[in-house]
Amino acid sequence: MGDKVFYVTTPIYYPSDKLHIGHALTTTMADTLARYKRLRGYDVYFLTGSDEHGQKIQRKAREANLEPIQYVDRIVATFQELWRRLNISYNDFIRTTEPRHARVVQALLQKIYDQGDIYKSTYEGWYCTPCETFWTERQLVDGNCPDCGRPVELVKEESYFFRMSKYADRLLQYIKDHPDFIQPVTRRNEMISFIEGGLEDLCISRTTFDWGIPVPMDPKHVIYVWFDALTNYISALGYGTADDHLFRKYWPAAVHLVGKDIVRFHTIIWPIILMAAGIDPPRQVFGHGWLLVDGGKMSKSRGNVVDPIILIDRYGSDAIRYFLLREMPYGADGYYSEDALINRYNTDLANDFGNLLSRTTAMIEKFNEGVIAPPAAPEPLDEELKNLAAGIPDEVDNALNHYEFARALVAIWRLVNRANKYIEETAPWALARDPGQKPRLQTVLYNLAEAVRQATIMVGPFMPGVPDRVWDQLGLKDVPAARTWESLATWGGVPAGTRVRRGEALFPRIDLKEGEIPVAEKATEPVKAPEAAPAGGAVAQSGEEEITIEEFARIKLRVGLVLAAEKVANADKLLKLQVRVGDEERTIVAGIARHYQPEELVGKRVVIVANLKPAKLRGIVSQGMVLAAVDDESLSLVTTERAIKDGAQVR
RNA sequence: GGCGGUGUAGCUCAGUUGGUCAGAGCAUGCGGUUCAUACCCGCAGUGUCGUAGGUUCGAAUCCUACCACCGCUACCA
Repeated sequence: MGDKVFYVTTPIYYPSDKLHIGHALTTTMADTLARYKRLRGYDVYFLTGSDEHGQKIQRKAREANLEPIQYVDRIVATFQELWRRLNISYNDFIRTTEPRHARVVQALLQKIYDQGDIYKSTYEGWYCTPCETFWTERQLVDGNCPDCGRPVELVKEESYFFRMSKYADRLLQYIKDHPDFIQPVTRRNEMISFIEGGLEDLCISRTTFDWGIPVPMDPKHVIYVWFDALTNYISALGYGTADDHLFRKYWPAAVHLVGKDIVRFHTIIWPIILMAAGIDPPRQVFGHGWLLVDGGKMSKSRGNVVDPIILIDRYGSDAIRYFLLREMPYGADGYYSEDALINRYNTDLANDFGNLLSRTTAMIEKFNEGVIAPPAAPEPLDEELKNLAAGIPDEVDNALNHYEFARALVAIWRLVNRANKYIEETAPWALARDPGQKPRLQTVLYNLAEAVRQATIMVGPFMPGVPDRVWDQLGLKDVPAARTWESLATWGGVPAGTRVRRGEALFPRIDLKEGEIPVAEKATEPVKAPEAAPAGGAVAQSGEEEITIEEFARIKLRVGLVLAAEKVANADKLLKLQVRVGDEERTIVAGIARHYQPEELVGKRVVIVANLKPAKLRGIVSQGMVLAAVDDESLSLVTTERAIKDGAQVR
């Protein structure tokens, strides 16, 4: 294991719109890790990028009257601008439209195809173009995309499939053998149970659009999203090319940082692609929670998108980074609000940290002509401060190695707060009145400068704009030895005789004046419930919503005669029925196997919903639904009280 | 339906193997201080630790049931 290399990635973002603060979260986490590891002497490679193919981009470009590449060029430029503003220190920015990426994707696919793990078949599914996602019948909400609520299209086409199922057992074993592979553990457990439920082969090509990388052996197909996108993590390293030194040096990745919504793709699809290609999987995948706004996930359709550029303009990138990293609980969702941001800013950054620097430099200037004098023999209070400081670096290290950014910051702030308290306890202004206390005064001032120095070093990876401003004021700009992580090991990194120069406030307090509460791009229209609230949303006495007779009439109920019934293979609860409804015969799948034997059903008249949209259950298309009364433990089919011809309406 | 998680002060959350575990930060109130960015320091609270049982000498911490919310997932048509 190359212990001193560290390869960290963010997902590659989709350039159909501007990025929001949620994207900034992942990238800021990755940047903080990258900076931290560099500080610790690691050879770090930090990759981010953009995932630029797909039907949605193609459409958006057409709407904008642009070629797709022109369209994404523009948006990707805004990505890069955001990362510049956020001080993101990536080593490379991969774009899936680059030839260097396409080559690798095609070669990888060809290789897997040649060994027989990719085959041609047909795909059918409901597709939401804006979300670039396929849904099963069941997942749809009122026939619309469950994510964005927009209509979906039924897509059926010839496609290439990746034989993922073949590798399910191996992957499961790998996950079980590597408990740290998926973090946090709750995601790991979810993935295990997902795999144990059986993996289906993955559709990896499309013919309905052409904005993508062509399938090498069948160019009328274009490689579909995940195979294309995930491969960025190795295409950026030149995998399989003449110059693959980066790949050999940095792969496997130390960690892929992702949002919890795409953990599955990174821990199932991606490792299997790699397995099939004979490449090691990444060492770790960490899925962080979402930054929720107004209690919900941020999304354009909800109208609660927060634009990070506006926030950076207003508060500075360090403050935004601090908020993101401090406010997210480990592995869980965090909440964004501008109030919370300002509160965090004022209390932690302005009052605690910024003010500590300010009072420290002010006192050194006022009480000691701006010079940091060497300390005299320490007193118990000094030892207390030192001892506390001595334990912080390890805590920070440990927290960061587990992606516990908030915990790391809390640890650093213990030092900041202890230093503020130290000032009260030692009361330098009192010492200054007594010339005989000069050595003591100088010692106290020295210790303060040292505490600020140490905190600043540790804070650097989180807020990269801070150290230089502090070094400037503390007079350590030209003392590199006083700025290393290693220097934290000993108390006394500030050279005696250093001259401070008090400057502007690091984080000026934000005073909220009445009516001046700034709000980032907010929901202009409330999140509307798109259901056509019938009849004013009247509610019947039973507490159930009332509908009109016209609405009820839309449901066609008919009598059906059961001709045959059999159990569905691999299903405990399902029976497959052949039902005659007038002059047509239908196949209906019913979840009644626990309550009825197939034989006893034949000849029964049942009531079915005749105009229900067909759905596929366990591979069988069910053309309708059999009505049954149910309570907690029993189930009874609804039948007709007298014999009546099948096909008869029920109303 | 299955599996998993969460439910602790007004808010956001810590609480290892059951016995100073009833806590932190923010917000609130009072006091102190003046070097500092109306800051900082100290003190003070308020809590049926979701509900109801159980195990135990003793449970926020273990067990059972239930309620609420959340995540993943499915054979509920």
